[in-house]
Amino acid sequence: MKTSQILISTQKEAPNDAQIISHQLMIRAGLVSKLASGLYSYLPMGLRVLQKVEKIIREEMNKSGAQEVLMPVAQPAELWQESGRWDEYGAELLRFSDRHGREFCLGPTHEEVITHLAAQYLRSYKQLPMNFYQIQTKFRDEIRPRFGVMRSREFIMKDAYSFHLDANSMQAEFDKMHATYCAIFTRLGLDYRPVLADSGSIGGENSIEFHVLSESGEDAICFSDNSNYAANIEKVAFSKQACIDTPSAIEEKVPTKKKTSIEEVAQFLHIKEADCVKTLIVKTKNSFKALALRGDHELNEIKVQNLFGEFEFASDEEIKSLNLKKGFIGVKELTIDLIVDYSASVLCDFVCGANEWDYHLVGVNWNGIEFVEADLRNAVEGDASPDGKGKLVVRRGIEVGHIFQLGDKYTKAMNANVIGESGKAVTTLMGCYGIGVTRVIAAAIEQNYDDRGIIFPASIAPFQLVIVPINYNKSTRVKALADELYQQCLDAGIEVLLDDRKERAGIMFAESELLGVPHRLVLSDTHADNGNVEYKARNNPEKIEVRFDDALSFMQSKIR
RNA sequence: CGGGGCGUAGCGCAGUCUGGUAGCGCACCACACUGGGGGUGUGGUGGUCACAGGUUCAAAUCCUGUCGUCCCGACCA
Repeated sequence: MKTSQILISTQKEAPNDAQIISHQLMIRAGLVSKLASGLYSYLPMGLRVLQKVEKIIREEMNKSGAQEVLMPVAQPAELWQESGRWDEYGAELLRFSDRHGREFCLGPTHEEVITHLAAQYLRSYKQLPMNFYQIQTKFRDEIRPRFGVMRSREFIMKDAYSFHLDANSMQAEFDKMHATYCAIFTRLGLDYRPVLADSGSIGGENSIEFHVLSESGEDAICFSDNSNYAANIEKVAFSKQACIDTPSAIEEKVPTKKKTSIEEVAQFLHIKEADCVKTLIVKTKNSFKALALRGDHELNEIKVQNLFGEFEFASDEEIKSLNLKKGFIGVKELTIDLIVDYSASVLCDFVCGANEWDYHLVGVNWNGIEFVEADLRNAVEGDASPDGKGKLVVRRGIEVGHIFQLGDKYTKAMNANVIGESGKAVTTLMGCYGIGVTRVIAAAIEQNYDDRGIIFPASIAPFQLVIVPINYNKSTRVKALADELYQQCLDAGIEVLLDDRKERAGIMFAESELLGVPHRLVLSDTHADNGNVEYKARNNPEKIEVRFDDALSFMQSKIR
């Protein structure tokens, strides 16, 4: 293609609302255009990238034996009522009525529709297992869309759903999808990790997320430095530890005027935050609970939720009504249940609030205090790996894929049965497997850029090669060479972009680099004289001269 | 939904405090020069100052309300 035939709309400055690199670069390179909060148009250059990602996913899914289908975006409320999610899903589900007053929603996911299809068309165990997938637009009315296409309201997802007669078959497909996802993300050129995950509200036991490693990721993920263990931070489970130290101090009340945070108290008393215990008050469905953590640890809200169900932090007024002094709450003489994190319950001679304004207790020990122990905290760098091998390293990740074993959650509710070998109806089991297609693009950019712009992995770049002729419109010799080379590349099936505009060299260089085209050939009058062309790779500052006659085979060797 | 910020040309911003002709840079158009790293010059195009009320002789500027948008927290591919 020639640049004069495709919309190229680059900007030097990114809009103010683009906060992260991928968003800024996607706007600056003219890949996407914002229509409204969380809604983006894909411009021609961006669509090329999107279609390349889709192609790779489609090829690997097909290779795995999955079958492509396409389901509607608009879905009738009855299906969601049948599964129970019409009431459960909340405001993220965009609902609307048609002209007859019938209720619908825009599909945020498609378990209901596919299960309905399975109930209709899967009749016999002999048909199983089967895996259906689609690449399609989803709509989730996110509370806070952000980061461009990373968290948008309308986005494209590859979602797959498999149906099975038994758990072994479901597990086998899960493993197959695991391998397929690895193949996909490898082909996409991403540095990714599969990690253990909490399956959240979707349900099921076994769940693995695929994360692209990036500082801008919204999730924290933990790895062992000495084994294959990897998990989302919210999933890292700790068990009860053995006590190492023995109590030796005598408890004492010390004045800590206005030192309300752990950091201030630790500094003031010249002790480590890890030698303090902080006490948080939460409100569960029908009672208040005090949660005690080591000073340097953070509460894991998912773990709390798994213990007590929905909860929220107590308000200042509620804390006051419990006769507690915010900033100076301790673990002694509490009138509500006390739950102590495993790593706090093994502390000796620690510091905590005195339940009295401007006082803390030092040299506190647990004997005589009534409490239960639980796993309440997030992992931190340096924790022992739960598999017993090595220590945990914490990194940021962008979730680009997630695979689940749903079991019979939907198939039971929606009566997706087959006739089994025995002649009786059997509820099928279900797996589900998602990839955020549009998010993959943003993630790829987060991982591959420099101060000049995007450095696309070759597999998803909008073009493989750009030919930059200098003085194309003035030098007939340059034009002839450039046109010849361009035609050779086209004939050889290379996705080549010829910059035929009447622009200065600097602009052509800057734009192709911003766009992240992996390979570049430059032609000038000098080259017309010496029979060479100049080659440069986007990810390497080195420029090399190649014989014009060898240019095509040289490029073929680079691109294959 | 709670807390905070911002809405002036396609993008980045000044002007708002202290009311008095709507401005700058980039981009875009024309011409000339230039021609291997977003070049230079001259001349242009483009704005109901988010919207609606109010105060005033006069409102981008002051007041009230609404909407949009972004950031920080709880959900997710």
